[in-house]
Amino acid sequence: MKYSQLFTKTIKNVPADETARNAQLLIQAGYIYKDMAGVYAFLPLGLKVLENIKQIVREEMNSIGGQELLMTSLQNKTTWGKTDRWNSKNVDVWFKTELQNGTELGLAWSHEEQITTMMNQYLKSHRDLPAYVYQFQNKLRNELRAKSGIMRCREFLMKDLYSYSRDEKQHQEFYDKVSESYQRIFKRVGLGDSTYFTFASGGAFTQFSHEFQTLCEAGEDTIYVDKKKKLAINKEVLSDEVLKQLGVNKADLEEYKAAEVGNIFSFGTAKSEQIGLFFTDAEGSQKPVVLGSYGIGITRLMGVLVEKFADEHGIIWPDNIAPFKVYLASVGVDKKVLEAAEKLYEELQKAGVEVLFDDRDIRPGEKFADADLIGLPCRLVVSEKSLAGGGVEFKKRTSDNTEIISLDKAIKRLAE
RNA sequence: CGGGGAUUGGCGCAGUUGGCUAGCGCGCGCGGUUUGGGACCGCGAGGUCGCCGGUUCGAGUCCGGCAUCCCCGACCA
Repeated sequence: MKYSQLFTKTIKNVPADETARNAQLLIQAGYIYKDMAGVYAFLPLGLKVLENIKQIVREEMNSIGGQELLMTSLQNKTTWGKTDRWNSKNVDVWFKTELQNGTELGLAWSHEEQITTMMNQYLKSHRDLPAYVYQFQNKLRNELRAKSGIMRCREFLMKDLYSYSRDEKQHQEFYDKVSESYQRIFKRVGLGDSTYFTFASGGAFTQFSHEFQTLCEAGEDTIYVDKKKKLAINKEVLSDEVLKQLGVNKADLEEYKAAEVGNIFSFGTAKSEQIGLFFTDAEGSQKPVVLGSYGIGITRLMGVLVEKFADEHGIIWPDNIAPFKVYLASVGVDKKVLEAAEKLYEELQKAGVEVLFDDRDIRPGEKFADADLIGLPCRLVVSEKSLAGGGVEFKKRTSDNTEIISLDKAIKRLAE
């Protein structure tokens, strides 16, 4: 992509009503646009980031047997009535609307009931189980207070996976698999070292649920981390009894602020019974399906990445997440320079490297400032100076060092 | 939902005890000089001052109501 073709541009004056670091940087650099409190549009750069995150999640979900589908945002009232969760006293984040004939509808804040009701049509026999389905879907939640930029929105993108198992044993095996796949995901997006498997409150069916909490000052949760055991306990369930049960010493715990980037839940069979999701087992008797639910907040994850990886100049994307791998800038107006830059741009693309080519006729300082702000992992600069030195200047976003390397070497290095 | 703060061109802000053509910076357009860390000069476009009502000869400025945004708290499978 040539920068001159990109419709967004960076801005110097950030909207004053944004104090969250993630939103400030993302707006300033042209990744997102704020429409209302807690409602953000994702612009070309931002969408590429989301897609990169989604692709990693998708690969991991597929690798454990998940099948992707897409549910709807309009939901019928009846489905939620079965579990008494249409009632706004039980679920206070509903957006509700109605058809022109007066029929009430809900806007999807979750899809548990909807997808489980649908499964009643497909999961009839023990031969149909287990089944694992997931989606990337916008969730609409009437939060009392949106905050922290894209970390707590009224409309946000979530990956939600649902498991349907014959019995507890089959369920637990998958539950553990998801847990492992989540560890891989957070590692791949660059958060492996700061994300902890965390014990949190369970609900009606289990004592605990499990969260994946990333250490982050902008997060809303407080967790207690045992770094040796590589686990954490959410403040909401911390007690002497729980410590004893988990075999954790109070002295080994450190308190941190953290952001919940993922969670996994066991539902048991109660919801199946309410909704009427039964299967026929090998002996011919009716049994309720065992449910599990597994979420990752994709947009929140993006916000956490910005919060964690940024400096005073701008964003610093992890390699796997960046919208482009390379920021290529030409410096000066010399014809040879422009031609060399253009050629390098073409060849990098041929080699399969995603490049943002800053071909604008502006001063170098502005290009460098934008390169830092946008936060791509590598910067290449073609100038009279670099050509005289035998090639192109190479710099990593995370380092202040630059080196001049030949054009061929640059292509080779980046194509790896 | 409780408390606090805010709302003036696209963005950031100033605007005195109410006073006549509402300013500045960034950005934008045109012309020129520049070109390795957000350059400079000149000219120019762009605003019913969040909305509704009131007080007044006169309201961006005072009063009342509403809306929106931000922060703190509460809430948060």
